[in-house]
Amino acid sequence: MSEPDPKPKLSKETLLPLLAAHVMEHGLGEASLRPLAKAAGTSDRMLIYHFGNKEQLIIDLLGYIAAIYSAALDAGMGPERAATRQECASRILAMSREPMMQTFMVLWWEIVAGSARGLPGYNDAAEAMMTKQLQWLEQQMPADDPDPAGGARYLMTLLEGSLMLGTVGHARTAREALLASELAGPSLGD
Amino acid sequence: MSEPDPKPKLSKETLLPLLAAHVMEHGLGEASLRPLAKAAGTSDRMLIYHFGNKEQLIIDLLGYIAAIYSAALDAGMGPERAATRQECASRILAMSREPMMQTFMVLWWEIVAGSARGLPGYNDAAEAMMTKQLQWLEQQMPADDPDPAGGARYLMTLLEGSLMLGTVGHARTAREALLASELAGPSLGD
DNA sequence: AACGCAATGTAGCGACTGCTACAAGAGCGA
DNA sequence: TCGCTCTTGTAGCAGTCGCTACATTGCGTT
Repeated sequence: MSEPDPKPKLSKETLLPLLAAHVMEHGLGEASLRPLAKAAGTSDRMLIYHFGNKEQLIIDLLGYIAAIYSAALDAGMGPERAATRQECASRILAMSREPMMQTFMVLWWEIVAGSARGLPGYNDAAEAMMTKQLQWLEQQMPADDPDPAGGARYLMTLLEGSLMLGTVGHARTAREALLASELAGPSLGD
Repeated sequence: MSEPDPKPKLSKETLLPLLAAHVMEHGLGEASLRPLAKAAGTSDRMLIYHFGNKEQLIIDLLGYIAAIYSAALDAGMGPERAATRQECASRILAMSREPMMQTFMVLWWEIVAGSARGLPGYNDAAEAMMTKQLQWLEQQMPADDPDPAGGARYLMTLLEGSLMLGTVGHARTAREALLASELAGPSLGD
């Protein structure tokens, strides 16, 4: 924990990472200007100055979060495809168990909720992240898979259902569902 | 739209339905005492009086919402079981397309988000609703199904993933995933 | 040096937040 | 009738919200 950068030339680009870090930890619902500003080492006054208003700030922030999510998927992409659909499922489940992804999942459901409510920016971000995840999954599918695109869609749907059930206290339900789908071996954690 | 009941003996029991109606329409995130009170025909003063504080009000409200969700599932239960897993999936998808369920889904994702964040009451409500839905699904499974419990878990996981993708703008992804799972016929809407 | 403009600090506005102090009415038992 | 408790209304408090008016700083251009 060092001092928050003395004078790093305030701008959207320098602010967004700090804002995103705060939102990852504290959530979008309780994100008000003054705490956000404090986390970024500025004042609410400057956030409004750089983003225009809070709505635009949230929109930009969601776009940024979608971008870093995409980059994280790219970084986490194994050099070679999975050998089987099971292995493919295992890979993404392994990723989702990492602490950073756990933190992200908490934020993710807020984005889904905002998207369902029609809040500006939320749906764009959610759709972009799901599109990216779908592409990622498709590239991870076995080379000899008869239908990589369809398999990726099926896999993603099942996994997203699993993740939701997991966060809601039905991890056992989700785990057994994956076992029944024959997409996961018996080595699944929760 | 008639006058909001002149003097209907204020109590938790009479308040909760009115509060729930307001929350169904406007969401949980923006639910503050004064608008809630207005929707129930009272004052914030009385909400605090009857529920103690806002946190307890939300907890009670979530419990009430879980109860009416459960009752709605019971009411929507066909008299006989489905003939096939496909039909079982079709039934629940048909239910989820009804306007009331659409409204409910928007609220549902807020509950999931709150549960992920650890807000008091949210996880209990979400878990209860998923448990109920699982029971409902299991009772709807074909009588000759080799594994009704496992099938219900699998079906629910896949359907919840579908619903999430649908609200996020990936209805096509979800639809094609269901087709690939051979759990749904070609007559699926979105 | 003088100007001009972008960036920033200070202070505050009006609206809203959850919640509370205080008092008054209503019904009820003694 | 007297008190007592339950319920309700009125008013307001301290805090936070998004946002803005105004002044100041600093730096590049002329």
